[in-house]
Amino acid sequence: MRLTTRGRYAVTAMLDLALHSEKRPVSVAEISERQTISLSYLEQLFASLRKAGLVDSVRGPGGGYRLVGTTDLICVADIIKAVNESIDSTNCGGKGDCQGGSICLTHNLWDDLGRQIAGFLSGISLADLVAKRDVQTIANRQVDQLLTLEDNNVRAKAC
Amino acid sequence: MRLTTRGRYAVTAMLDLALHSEKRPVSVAEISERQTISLSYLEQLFASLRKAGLVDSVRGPGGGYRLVGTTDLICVADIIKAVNESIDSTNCGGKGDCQGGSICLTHNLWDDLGRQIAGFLSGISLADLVAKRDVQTIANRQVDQLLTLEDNNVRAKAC
DNA sequence: AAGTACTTGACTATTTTAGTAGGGTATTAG
DNA sequence: CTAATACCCTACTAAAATAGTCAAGTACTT
Repeated sequence: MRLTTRGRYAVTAMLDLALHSEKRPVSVAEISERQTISLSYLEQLFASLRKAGLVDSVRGPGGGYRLVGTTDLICVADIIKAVNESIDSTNCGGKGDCQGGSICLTHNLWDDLGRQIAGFLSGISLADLVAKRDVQTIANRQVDQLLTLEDNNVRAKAC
Repeated sequence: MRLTTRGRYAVTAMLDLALHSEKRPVSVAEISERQTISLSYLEQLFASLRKAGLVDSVRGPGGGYRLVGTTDLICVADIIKAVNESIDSTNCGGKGDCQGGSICLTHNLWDDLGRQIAGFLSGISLADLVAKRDVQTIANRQVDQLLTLEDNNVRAKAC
């Protein structure tokens, strides 16, 4: 399988959404600040997430993205699949033509590994992550950091 | 984690070694032919495998590589670690400085995933793989293909 | 009406991967 | 002894993937 910052950022962004979208939709700019992820890069990821039907968007002032459905229905595997194509671990993409049209010596091993990972990531929902204490601690820290940052900016402008 | 052909080739080569090193050491050229992997590329992988102490080498005619220890003592995780650095899935390499010195929102998730994969791959030894029926079937096919190939070459030369 | 925020597509620098090339050096069969 | 065999090592390179930028839109709401 292919786990890059692309997939990691997507899960992080979705978790941010789950943590902050109680009342209003969350703008990409907010997520970009809180999670320190490039804004334009996030936009690309959300385009994929929207295509996959995991989020929907509200345009105009006060708009942003919202999760489709409740947090217990969206699992980590879905998010990674949405932006990363597949969790497959074989070289041949599961087709089994790894060695000149036939199966290679280790094909089934990688196939098993893929299933294992998929099973693990399918068993974890956004609700599970939100419920974790460390996630909440980190989320609070991120909000605090942002507030003091804005505070400093206001003071800087006042000078 | 980072699973590329590098790691896959290494496991395939080690399995080939396990299957064919009953009497003599196995040369890289043999493995290259049987598994259709570039010879020079294989040599690089074996340099890493040797450094990790998974194989030792016999030089000169009739030489080649041999496994160090029995097949039940070498697991897939060891082989991948030997050529691929780590099975870690976090972006920060497990250091926990993913977001400006602090931990990022999803760090622990990737950490858990890494442990999961490491556990799975540590539980599979070369002996386990050799014992599988499909592996033996594929190995036989590979030997047959090579024999008919050599046969054709001999005939071609005779013409 | 105007600003906010999403949408789209093209473009680029960097890194990693996979593989090549070409020179060695040690060993041993004959 | 010597020539063939097979390991050993370093540097290089083409291609792909990744991460991110830039710019010009369009839709919507206050």
